[in-house]
Amino acid sequence: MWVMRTDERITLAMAELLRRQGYAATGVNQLARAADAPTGSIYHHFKGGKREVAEAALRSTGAAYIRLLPLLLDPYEDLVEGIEAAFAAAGEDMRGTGWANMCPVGTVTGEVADVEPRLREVAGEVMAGWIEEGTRYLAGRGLSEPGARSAMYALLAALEGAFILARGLRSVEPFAAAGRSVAAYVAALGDRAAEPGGAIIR
Amino acid sequence: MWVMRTDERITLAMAELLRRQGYAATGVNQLARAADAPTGSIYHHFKGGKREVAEAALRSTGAAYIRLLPLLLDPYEDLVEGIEAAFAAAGEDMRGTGWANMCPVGTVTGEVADVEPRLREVAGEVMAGWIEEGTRYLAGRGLSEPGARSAMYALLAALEGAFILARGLRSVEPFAAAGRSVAAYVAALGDRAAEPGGAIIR
DNA sequence: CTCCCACTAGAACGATCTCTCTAGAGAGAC
DNA sequence: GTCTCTCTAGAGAGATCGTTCTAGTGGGAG
Repeated sequence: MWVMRTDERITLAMAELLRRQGYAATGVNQLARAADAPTGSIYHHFKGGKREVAEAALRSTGAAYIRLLPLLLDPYEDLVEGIEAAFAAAGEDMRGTGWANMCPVGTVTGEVADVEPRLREVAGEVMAGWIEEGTRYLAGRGLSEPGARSAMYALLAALEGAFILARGLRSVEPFAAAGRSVAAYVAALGDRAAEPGGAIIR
Repeated sequence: MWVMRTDERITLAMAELLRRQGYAATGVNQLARAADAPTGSIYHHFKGGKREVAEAALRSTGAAYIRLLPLLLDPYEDLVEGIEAAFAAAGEDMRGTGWANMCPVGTVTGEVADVEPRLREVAGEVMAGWIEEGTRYLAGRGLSEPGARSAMYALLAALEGAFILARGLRSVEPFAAAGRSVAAYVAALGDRAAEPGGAIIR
Protein backbone atom coordinates (compact mmCIF):
# COMPACT_ATOMS: atom_id res chain seq x y z
CA MET A 1 0.00 0.00 0.00
CA TRP A 2 1.17 3.46 -0.86
CA VAL A 3 1.94 5.78 2.04
CA MET A 4 2.10 9.53 2.10
CA ARG A 5 5.52 11.12 2.47
CA THR A 6 6.24 12.45 5.93
CA ASP A 7 6.61 16.07 4.84
CA GLU A 8 3.28 15.82 3.03
CA ARG A 9 1.67 14.39 6.12
CA ILE A 10 3.07 17.26 8.17
CA THR A 11 1.86 19.87 5.69
CA LEU A 12 -1.59 18.38 5.54
CA ALA A 13 -1.90 18.12 9.31
CA MET A 14 -0.82 21.74 9.64
CA ALA A 15 -3.44 22.86 7.12
CA GLU A 16 -6.09 21.00 9.07
CA LEU A 17 -5.00 22.53 12.37
CA LEU A 18 -4.71 26.01 10.87
CA ARG A 19 -8.26 26.04 9.71
CA ARG A 20 -9.60 24.76 12.99
CA GLN A 21 -7.62 26.78 15.49
CA GLY A 22 -5.29 29.13 13.64
CA TYR A 23 -1.55 29.54 13.76
CA ALA A 24 -0.75 30.82 17.24
CA ALA A 25 -2.88 28.24 19.03
CA THR A 26 -1.28 25.36 17.13
CA GLY A 27 1.78 23.93 18.86
CA VAL A 28 4.59 21.97 17.25
CA ASN A 29 3.97 19.05 19.57
CA GLN A 30 0.31 19.01 18.64
CA LEU A 31 1.30 19.13 14.99
CA ALA A 32 3.68 16.21 15.49
CA ARG A 33 0.93 14.19 17.12
CA ALA A 34 -1.54 15.02 14.36
CA ALA A 35 0.94 14.15 11.63
CA ASP A 36 2.08 11.02 13.49
CA ALA A 37 5.69 12.15 13.28
CA PRO A 38 8.29 12.96 15.94
CA THR A 39 9.23 16.54 16.64
CA GLY A 40 12.66 16.00 15.15
CA SER A 41 11.23 15.02 11.79
CA ILE A 42 9.37 18.28 11.53
CA TYR A 43 12.57 20.24 11.92
CA HIS A 44 14.37 17.90 9.60
CA HIS A 45 11.93 18.51 6.77
CA PHE A 46 11.22 22.15 7.57
CA LYS A 47 14.34 23.89 8.83
CA GLY A 48 12.34 27.07 9.28
CA GLY A 49 10.27 25.35 11.95
CA LYS A 50 6.62 26.00 12.59
CA ARG A 51 6.44 29.04 10.34
CA GLU A 52 7.83 27.20 7.33
CA VAL A 53 5.33 24.38 7.79
CA ALA A 54 2.55 26.96 7.86
CA GLU A 55 3.86 28.54 4.65
CA ALA A 56 3.80 25.19 2.91
CA ALA A 57 0.31 24.49 4.23
CA LEU A 58 -1.00 27.83 2.98
CA ARG A 59 0.46 27.33 -0.49
CA SER A 60 -0.81 23.80 -0.82
CA THR A 61 -4.35 24.51 0.33
CA GLY A 62 -4.34 27.68 -1.75
CA ALA A 63 -3.65 25.64 -4.87
CA ALA A 64 -6.30 23.09 -3.92
CA TYR A 65 -9.00 25.65 -3.21
CA ILE A 66 -8.86 27.50 -6.51
CA ARG A 67 -9.34 24.23 -8.34
CA LEU A 68 -12.80 24.10 -6.77
CA LEU A 69 -13.95 27.14 -8.76
CA PRO A 70 -14.26 25.46 -12.17
CA LEU A 71 -15.17 22.19 -10.48
CA LEU A 72 -18.22 23.78 -8.87
CA LEU A 73 -19.22 26.20 -11.62
CA ASP A 74 -18.60 24.21 -14.83
CA PRO A 75 -21.69 22.03 -14.34
CA TYR A 76 -23.94 25.09 -14.51
CA GLU A 77 -24.63 26.62 -17.87
CA ASP A 78 -26.00 29.67 -16.10
CA LEU A 79 -23.12 31.26 -14.19
CA VAL A 80 -25.42 33.16 -11.84
CA GLU A 81 -27.22 30.00 -10.86
CA GLY A 82 -23.91 28.20 -10.41
CA ILE A 83 -22.60 30.81 -7.99
CA GLU A 84 -25.61 30.50 -5.74
CA ALA A 85 -25.25 26.74 -5.78
CA ALA A 86 -21.53 26.90 -5.02
CA PHE A 87 -22.09 29.07 -1.96
CA ALA A 88 -24.82 26.74 -0.79
CA ALA A 89 -22.47 23.79 -1.19
CA ALA A 90 -19.77 25.54 0.83
CA GLY A 91 -22.28 26.21 3.57
CA GLU A 92 -23.42 22.61 3.69
CA ASP A 93 -19.82 21.43 3.84
CA MET A 94 -19.22 23.70 6.79
CA ARG A 95 -22.31 22.50 8.59
CA GLY A 96 -21.26 18.93 7.94
CA THR A 97 -17.90 19.43 9.62
CA GLY A 98 -19.36 21.00 12.75
CA TRP A 99 -18.68 24.54 11.54
CA ALA A 100 -14.95 23.93 11.63
CA ASN A 101 -13.91 23.86 7.98
CA MET A 102 -12.65 27.39 7.70
CA CYS A 103 -10.28 28.54 5.01
CA PRO A 104 -6.79 28.44 6.56
CA VAL A 105 -5.58 31.30 4.39
CA GLY A 106 -8.29 33.58 5.68
CA THR A 107 -7.85 32.47 9.27
CA VAL A 108 -4.10 33.04 9.29
CA THR A 109 -4.36 36.37 7.51
CA GLY A 110 -6.83 37.68 10.03
CA GLU A 111 -4.89 36.34 12.94
CA VAL A 112 -1.19 36.97 12.63
CA ALA A 113 -0.61 39.24 9.67
CA ASP A 114 1.17 41.72 11.91
CA VAL A 115 3.03 39.29 14.13
CA GLU A 116 4.29 37.03 11.32
CA PRO A 117 4.95 39.17 8.27
CA ARG A 118 6.23 36.26 6.24
CA LEU A 119 2.93 34.42 6.60
CA ARG A 120 1.08 37.56 5.56
CA GLU A 121 3.22 37.70 2.42
CA VAL A 122 2.54 34.09 1.54
CA ALA A 123 -1.17 34.50 2.17
CA GLY A 124 -1.13 37.59 -0.03
CA GLU A 125 0.54 35.66 -2.84
CA VAL A 126 -2.02 32.88 -2.56
CA MET A 127 -4.90 35.36 -2.63
CA ALA A 128 -3.42 37.19 -5.62
CA GLY A 129 -3.21 33.85 -7.41
CA TRP A 130 -6.86 33.21 -6.64
CA ILE A 131 -7.81 36.58 -8.13
CA GLU A 132 -5.79 35.96 -11.28
CA GLU A 133 -7.05 32.46 -11.94
CA GLY A 134 -10.58 33.34 -10.96
CA THR A 135 -10.62 36.38 -13.20
CA ARG A 136 -9.48 34.26 -16.15
CA TYR A 137 -12.19 31.74 -15.43
CA LEU A 138 -15.01 34.25 -15.09
CA ALA A 139 -13.84 36.10 -18.20
CA GLY A 140 -14.03 32.77 -20.00
CA ARG A 141 -17.61 32.53 -18.81
CA GLY A 142 -18.55 35.75 -20.58
CA LEU A 143 -17.73 38.60 -18.22
CA SER A 144 -15.55 41.47 -19.33
CA GLU A 145 -12.03 41.30 -17.90
CA PRO A 146 -12.53 44.21 -15.44
CA GLY A 147 -15.95 42.89 -14.52
CA ALA A 148 -14.57 39.42 -13.94
CA ARG A 149 -11.81 40.80 -11.72
CA SER A 150 -14.22 42.85 -9.66
CA ALA A 151 -16.60 39.91 -9.37
CA MET A 152 -13.74 37.71 -8.20
CA TYR A 153 -12.78 40.16 -5.45
CA ALA A 154 -16.40 40.32 -4.37
CA LEU A 155 -16.81 36.57 -4.51
CA LEU A 156 -13.75 35.87 -2.39
CA ALA A 157 -14.64 38.55 0.15
CA ALA A 158 -18.19 37.21 0.48
CA LEU A 159 -16.91 33.66 0.79
CA GLU A 160 -14.29 34.37 3.46
CA GLY A 161 -16.77 36.48 5.38
CA ALA A 162 -19.46 33.84 5.13
CA PHE A 163 -17.06 31.32 6.66
CA ILE A 164 -16.60 33.57 9.67
CA LEU A 165 -20.27 34.46 10.12
CA ALA A 166 -21.36 30.87 9.71
CA ARG A 167 -18.82 29.75 12.25
CA GLY A 168 -19.97 32.28 14.79
CA LEU A 169 -23.70 31.95 14.17
CA ARG A 170 -23.72 28.22 13.41
CA SER A 171 -25.98 28.80 10.47
CA VAL A 172 -25.78 28.39 6.70
CA GLU A 173 -27.77 31.58 6.21
CA PRO A 174 -24.64 33.72 5.69
CA PHE A 175 -23.64 31.47 2.80
CA ALA A 176 -27.09 31.67 1.25
CA ALA A 177 -27.23 35.45 1.49
CA ALA A 178 -23.64 35.93 0.33
CA GLY A 179 -24.32 33.69 -2.64
CA ARG A 180 -27.43 35.66 -3.61
CA SER A 181 -25.50 38.90 -3.27
CA VAL A 182 -22.59 37.85 -5.48
CA ALA A 183 -25.02 36.30 -7.94
CA ALA A 184 -26.92 39.58 -8.14
CA TYR A 185 -23.68 41.44 -8.82
CA VAL A 186 -22.60 39.05 -11.56
CA ALA A 187 -26.08 39.24 -13.06
CA ALA A 188 -25.88 43.03 -13.08
CA LEU A 189 -22.44 42.93 -14.72
CA GLY A 190 -23.76 40.53 -17.33
CA ASP A 191 -26.88 42.59 -18.03
CA ARG A 192 -24.86 45.69 -18.59
CA ALA A 193 -22.31 43.85 -20.70
CA ALA A 194 -25.16 42.61 -22.86
CA GLU A 195 -26.57 46.07 -23.36
CA PRO A 196 -26.21 47.69 -26.79
CA GLY A 197 -23.67 50.13 -25.35
CA GLY A 198 -21.29 47.26 -24.76
CA ALA A 199 -19.30 46.10 -21.78
CA ILE A 200 -19.26 47.96 -18.52
CA ILE A 201 -16.00 48.76 -16.83
CA ARG A 202 -16.33 48.56 -13.14
CA MET B 1 -8.49 65.72 33.70
CA TRP B 2 -10.74 62.72 33.53
CA VAL B 3 -9.05 59.33 33.37
CA MET B 4 -10.41 56.10 32.08
CA ARG B 5 -11.22 53.39 34.60
CA THR B 6 -8.67 50.61 34.76
CA ASP B 7 -11.07 47.88 33.65
CA GLU B 8 -12.08 50.02 30.68
CA ARG B 9 -8.45 50.55 29.80
CA ILE B 10 -7.86 46.80 29.94
CA THR B 11 -10.90 46.04 27.78
CA LEU B 12 -9.91 48.61 25.20
CA ALA B 13 -6.32 47.42 25.06
CA MET B 14 -7.53 43.85 24.61
CA ALA B 15 -9.81 44.87 21.75
CA GLU B 16 -6.90 46.62 20.07
CA LEU B 17 -4.63 43.60 20.48
CA LEU B 18 -7.33 41.18 19.34
CA ARG B 19 -7.84 42.92 16.07
CA ARG B 20 -4.13 43.16 15.37
CA GLN B 21 -2.91 39.72 16.39
CA GLY B 22 -5.85 37.67 17.58
CA TYR B 23 -6.50 35.91 20.86
CA ALA B 24 -3.92 33.13 21.08
CA ALA B 25 -0.99 35.36 20.16
CA THR B 26 -1.93 37.95 22.77
CA GLY B 27 -0.30 37.35 26.14
CA VAL B 28 -1.51 38.60 29.48
CA ASN B 29 1.80 40.35 30.10
CA GLN B 30 1.55 42.10 26.77
CA LEU B 31 -2.00 43.10 27.61
CA ALA B 32 -0.88 44.49 30.97
CA ARG B 33 1.81 46.53 29.27
CA ALA B 34 -0.61 47.84 26.64
CA ALA B 35 -3.20 48.78 29.26
CA ASP B 36 -0.54 50.24 31.56
CA ALA B 37 -1.75 48.06 34.42
CA PRO B 38 -0.04 45.38 36.50
CA THR B 39 -0.87 41.75 35.94
CA GLY B 40 -2.61 41.57 39.29
CA SER B 41 -5.09 44.27 38.34
CA ILE B 42 -6.22 42.30 35.33
CA TYR B 43 -7.13 39.35 37.51
CA HIS B 44 -8.70 41.63 40.09
CA HIS B 45 -11.10 43.13 37.56
CA PHE B 46 -11.59 39.99 35.48
CA LYS B 47 -11.61 36.90 37.66
CA GLY B 48 -12.01 34.75 34.56
CA GLY B 49 -8.61 35.87 33.36
CA LYS B 50 -7.63 36.38 29.75
CA ARG B 51 -10.79 34.80 28.38
CA GLU B 52 -13.10 37.07 30.34
CA VAL B 53 -11.22 40.15 29.19
CA ALA B 54 -11.63 38.96 25.62
CA GLU B 55 -15.36 38.46 26.14
CA ALA B 56 -15.73 42.00 27.42
CA ALA B 57 -13.69 43.33 24.52
CA LEU B 58 -15.84 41.50 21.99
CA ARG B 59 -19.08 42.78 23.49
CA SER B 60 -17.88 46.35 23.75
CA THR B 61 -16.50 46.58 20.22
CA GLY B 62 -19.56 44.76 18.95
CA ALA B 63 -21.77 47.47 20.39
CA ALA B 64 -19.54 50.20 19.00
CA TYR B 65 -19.39 48.75 15.50
CA ILE B 66 -23.12 48.48 14.88
CA ARG B 67 -23.51 52.13 15.74
CA LEU B 68 -21.46 52.88 12.63
CA LEU B 69 -24.18 51.56 10.35
CA PRO B 70 -26.65 54.46 10.73
CA LEU B 71 -23.75 56.84 11.20
CA LEU B 72 -22.35 55.99 7.79
CA LEU B 73 -25.59 55.43 5.89
CA ASP B 74 -27.90 58.16 7.23
CA PRO B 75 -26.15 60.93 5.29
CA TYR B 76 -27.05 59.24 2.01
CA GLU B 77 -30.56 59.57 0.75
CA ASP B 78 -29.82 56.80 -1.73
CA LEU B 79 -29.13 53.65 0.27
CA VAL B 80 -27.31 51.94 -2.59
CA GLU B 81 -24.95 54.87 -2.97
CA GLY B 82 -24.41 54.98 0.79
CA ILE B 83 -23.39 51.34 0.94
CA GLU B 84 -20.71 51.79 -1.68
CA ALA B 85 -19.44 54.83 0.17
CA ALA B 86 -19.41 53.02 3.52
CA PHE B 87 -17.31 50.18 2.13
CA ALA B 88 -14.93 52.67 0.57
CA ALA B 89 -14.61 54.44 3.92
CA ALA B 90 -13.85 51.17 5.70
CA GLY B 91 -11.17 50.41 3.15
CA GLU B 92 -9.54 53.81 3.56
CA ASP B 93 -9.59 53.41 7.33
CA MET B 94 -7.81 50.10 6.98
CA ARG B 95 -5.23 51.52 4.64
CA GLY B 96 -4.68 54.39 7.03
CA THR B 97 -3.89 52.06 9.91
CA GLY B 98 -1.36 50.00 7.97
CA TRP B 99 -3.88 47.26 7.13
CA ALA B 100 -4.17 46.38 10.81
CA ASN B 101 -7.68 47.52 11.77
CA MET B 102 -9.43 44.22 11.52
CA CYS B 103 -12.71 43.47 13.21
CA PRO B 104 -11.83 41.65 16.45
CA VAL B 105 -15.06 39.69 16.39
CA GLY B 106 -14.25 38.25 13.00
CA THR B 107 -10.65 37.57 13.89
CA VAL B 108 -11.45 35.72 17.08
CA THR B 109 -14.26 33.74 15.49
CA GLY B 110 -12.02 32.53 12.71
CA GLU B 111 -9.19 31.76 15.05
CA VAL B 112 -10.34 30.01 18.20
CA ALA B 113 -13.97 29.07 17.78
CA ASP B 114 -13.13 25.44 18.44
CA VAL B 115 -10.52 25.91 21.12
CA GLU B 116 -12.45 28.48 23.18
CA PRO B 117 -16.16 27.67 22.91
CA ARG B 118 -17.16 30.48 25.24
CA LEU B 119 -15.59 33.07 22.95
CA ARG B 120 -17.39 31.54 20.01
CA GLU B 121 -20.68 31.90 21.88
CA VAL B 122 -20.04 35.54 22.71
CA ALA B 123 -18.99 36.29 19.14
CA GLY B 124 -22.16 34.58 17.93
CA GLU B 125 -24.30 36.72 20.22
CA VAL B 126 -22.60 39.86 18.99
CA MET B 127 -23.10 38.87 15.36
CA ALA B 128 -26.74 37.99 15.96
CA GLY B 129 -27.19 41.44 17.48
CA TRP B 130 -25.66 43.01 14.40
CA ILE B 131 -28.08 41.12 12.17
CA GLU B 132 -31.10 42.17 14.25
CA GLU B 133 -30.21 45.83 14.51
CA GLY B 134 -29.05 46.01 10.92
CA THR B 135 -32.21 44.36 9.66
CA ARG B 136 -34.32 46.91 11.52
CA TYR B 137 -32.29 49.76 10.08
CA LEU B 138 -32.41 48.53 6.49
CA ALA B 139 -36.14 47.82 6.80
CA GLY B 140 -36.52 51.41 7.95
CA ARG B 141 -34.76 52.45 4.78
CA GLY B 142 -37.40 50.81 2.64
CA LEU B 143 -36.41 47.16 2.23
CA SER B 144 -38.85 44.39 3.05
CA GLU B 145 -38.07 42.66 6.35
CA PRO B 146 -36.80 39.42 4.75
CA GLY B 147 -34.91 41.41 2.13
CA ALA B 148 -33.33 43.57 4.79
CA ARG B 149 -32.26 40.52 6.78
CA SER B 150 -30.73 38.84 3.77
CA ALA B 151 -28.98 42.06 2.77
CA MET B 152 -27.58 42.38 6.27
CA TYR B 153 -26.13 38.86 6.18
CA ALA B 154 -24.59 39.62 2.80
CA LEU B 155 -23.28 42.99 3.95
CA LEU B 156 -21.59 41.58 7.03
CA ALA B 157 -20.10 38.66 5.16
CA ALA B 158 -18.72 40.93 2.45
CA LEU B 159 -17.35 43.31 5.05
CA GLU B 160 -15.59 40.68 7.17
CA GLY B 161 -14.20 39.05 4.06
CA ALA B 162 -13.02 42.36 2.67
CA PHE B 163 -11.07 42.96 5.89
CA ILE B 164 -9.24 39.71 5.40
CA LEU B 165 -8.54 40.12 1.70
CA ALA B 166 -7.42 43.70 2.14
CA ARG B 167 -5.11 42.68 4.93
CA GLY B 168 -3.51 39.97 2.87
CA LEU B 169 -3.33 41.87 -0.40
CA ARG B 170 -2.67 45.31 1.09
CA SER B 171 -5.19 46.83 -1.24
CA VAL B 172 -8.52 48.61 -0.92
CA GLU B 173 -9.80 46.86 -4.01
CA PRO B 174 -11.59 44.13 -2.03
CA PHE B 175 -13.59 46.81 -0.22
CA ALA B 176 -14.50 48.53 -3.46
CA ALA B 177 -15.65 45.33 -5.11
CA ALA B 178 -17.47 44.06 -2.02
CA GLY B 179 -19.25 47.40 -1.76
CA ARG B 180 -20.34 47.27 -5.40
CA SER B 181 -21.55 43.72 -4.94
CA VAL B 182 -23.67 44.42 -1.87
CA ALA B 183 -24.95 47.60 -3.48
CA ALA B 184 -26.02 45.63 -6.54
CA TYR B 185 -27.85 43.16 -4.32
CA VAL B 186 -29.67 45.87 -2.39
CA ALA B 187 -30.54 47.60 -5.65
CA ALA B 188 -31.97 44.36 -7.00
CA LEU B 189 -33.99 43.83 -3.81
CA GLY B 190 -35.29 47.40 -4.07
CA ASP B 191 -36.18 47.11 -7.72
CA ARG B 192 -38.16 43.99 -7.12
CA ALA B 193 -39.82 45.50 -4.05
CA ALA B 194 -40.90 48.45 -6.17
CA GLU B 195 -42.42 46.24 -8.83
CA PRO B 196 -46.21 46.14 -9.13
CA GLY B 197 -46.21 42.60 -7.75
CA GLY B 198 -44.98 43.89 -4.41
CA ALA B 199 -42.13 42.93 -2.13
CA ILE B 200 -39.85 40.05 -2.90
CA ILE B 201 -39.15 37.47 -0.26
CA ARG B 202 -35.65 36.31 -0.49
C1' DC C 1 -6.50 59.44 64.46
C1' DT C 2 -7.73 54.16 63.15
C1' DC C 3 -9.92 50.86 60.44
C1' DC C 4 -11.28 48.99 56.16
C1' DC C 5 -11.31 47.69 51.65
C1' DA C 6 -10.58 48.33 46.79
C1' DC C 7 -6.90 48.24 44.14
C1' DT C 8 -1.92 48.25 42.69
C1' DA C 9 2.37 45.96 42.14
C1' DG C 10 5.18 42.40 40.61
C1' DA C 11 7.57 38.10 42.18
C1' DA C 12 6.99 33.30 41.76
C1' DC C 13 4.95 28.77 40.09
C1' DG C 14 4.07 25.04 37.23
C1' DA C 15 2.91 24.15 32.66
C1' DT C 16 3.83 24.58 27.96
C1' DC C 17 6.12 26.74 24.15
C1' DT C 18 9.63 26.42 20.12
C1' DC C 19 13.66 24.63 18.96
C1' DT C 20 18.18 21.88 19.51
C1' DC C 21 20.64 17.99 20.41
C1' DT C 22 22.28 13.22 20.54
C1' DA C 23 21.44 8.47 19.47
C1' DG C 24 20.12 5.01 16.51
C1' DA C 25 17.31 2.69 12.74
C1' DG C 26 17.17 1.37 7.97
C1' DA C 27 18.05 1.34 3.06
C1' DG C 28 21.25 1.44 -0.72
C1' DA C 29 26.31 1.42 -2.73
C1' DC C 30 30.15 -1.18 -3.08
C1' DG D 1 29.86 -7.89 5.06
C1' DT D 2 30.77 -2.30 5.95
C1' DC D 3 30.21 2.48 5.01
C1' DT D 4 27.21 6.36 4.30
C1' DC D 5 23.50 9.19 4.59
C1' DT D 6 18.68 10.27 5.26
C1' DC D 7 15.38 10.20 8.43
C1' DT D 8 13.22 8.81 12.97
C1' DA D 9 12.90 9.28 17.84
C1' DG D 10 12.31 11.80 21.87
C1' DA D 11 14.74 13.90 25.81
C1' DG D 12 16.16 18.34 27.17
C1' DA D 13 17.16 23.52 27.15
C1' DG D 14 15.67 28.00 27.67
C1' DA D 15 12.07 31.12 27.22
C1' DT D 16 7.40 32.41 27.86
C1' DC D 17 2.74 31.18 29.00
C1' DG D 18 -1.60 32.00 32.21
C1' DT D 19 -2.39 32.22 36.80
C1' DT D 20 -1.78 32.71 41.86
C1' DC D 21 0.08 34.77 45.75
C1' DT D 22 1.68 38.03 49.15
C1' DA D 23 2.76 42.69 50.28
C1' DG D 24 1.79 47.31 50.13
C1' DT D 25 -0.69 51.78 48.90
C1' DG D 26 -4.25 55.24 49.25
C1' DG D 27 -8.60 57.28 50.13
C1' DG D 28 -13.01 57.44 52.58
C1' DA D 29 -15.92 56.24 57.00
C1' DG D 30 -16.26 56.49 61.70
